[in-house]
Amino acid sequence: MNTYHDKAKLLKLLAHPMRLQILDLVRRSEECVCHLSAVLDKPQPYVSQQLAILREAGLILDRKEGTNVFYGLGGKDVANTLTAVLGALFANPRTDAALGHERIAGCCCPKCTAEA
Amino acid sequence: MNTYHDKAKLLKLLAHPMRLQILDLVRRSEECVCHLSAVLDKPQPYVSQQLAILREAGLILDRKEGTNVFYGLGGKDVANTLTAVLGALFANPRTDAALGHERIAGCCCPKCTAEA
DNA sequence: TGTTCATATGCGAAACTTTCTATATAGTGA
DNA sequence: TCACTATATAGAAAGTTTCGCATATGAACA
Repeated sequence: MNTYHDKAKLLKLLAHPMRLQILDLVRRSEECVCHLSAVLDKPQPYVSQQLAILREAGLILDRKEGTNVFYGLGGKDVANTLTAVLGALFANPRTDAALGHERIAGCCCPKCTAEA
Repeated sequence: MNTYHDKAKLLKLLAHPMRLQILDLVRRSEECVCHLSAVLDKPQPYVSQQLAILREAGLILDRKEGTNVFYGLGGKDVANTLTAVLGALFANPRTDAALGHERIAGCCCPKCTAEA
């Protein structure tokens, strides 16, 4: 359904700085929990909790790989919604944040510790 | 500034069924408080409160005309943001709600009582 | 000036959200 | 099997939002 109620519900999920940044990160490239925790500078349980909220709403998907769990966008429609919302919000295209995974010093996640 | 924090703040204003519907109504045509109260089927003080929230954020503008106050969108950028957000949300173009002012039986606002 | 009508404001209780800390689970390798 | 690491969940305190009701303001007009 396309009621205002449903749409407000979806917007509510996006109306949170950390969740917004998480979505903006995972739409660039799949990231594991410990990497997001390092980038956002927030305790891991906190990040897992926000991820659970987004996951239960279908906005992101989890993929287990060994002990790591990588999160990526939930689908094309989610990507489109995000483009519309973030695009409309970040009016000036952001040149500061490179597209794709950014290595974080001190992050022990597979992508950050992989050899160049 | 274009921080996630600021953007979440804006999204929070939109993440509310009544506010969303109010914005969708006033972007079609300027409406007075009593009309919105009738359309939304909510008490006038409640509607005024939501309007105050949107007004203080600059999303809508008020224009006094006698004892009535008409509300309209705050500007081009607000209209664009709304188009992006509502457009992205209401994927199927809504043919049910006509563009422009809709007369409400029992509403005593100038637009509803005007002669055809 | 007093009344009426349209709108705004103030305040408070309930419901919800945020975010912390502690703890649980589950995969991996010794 | 045990310990270790990555992630998930639970529960609770603090903060915020929602929405109802009572009341205030302010324009218009008799």
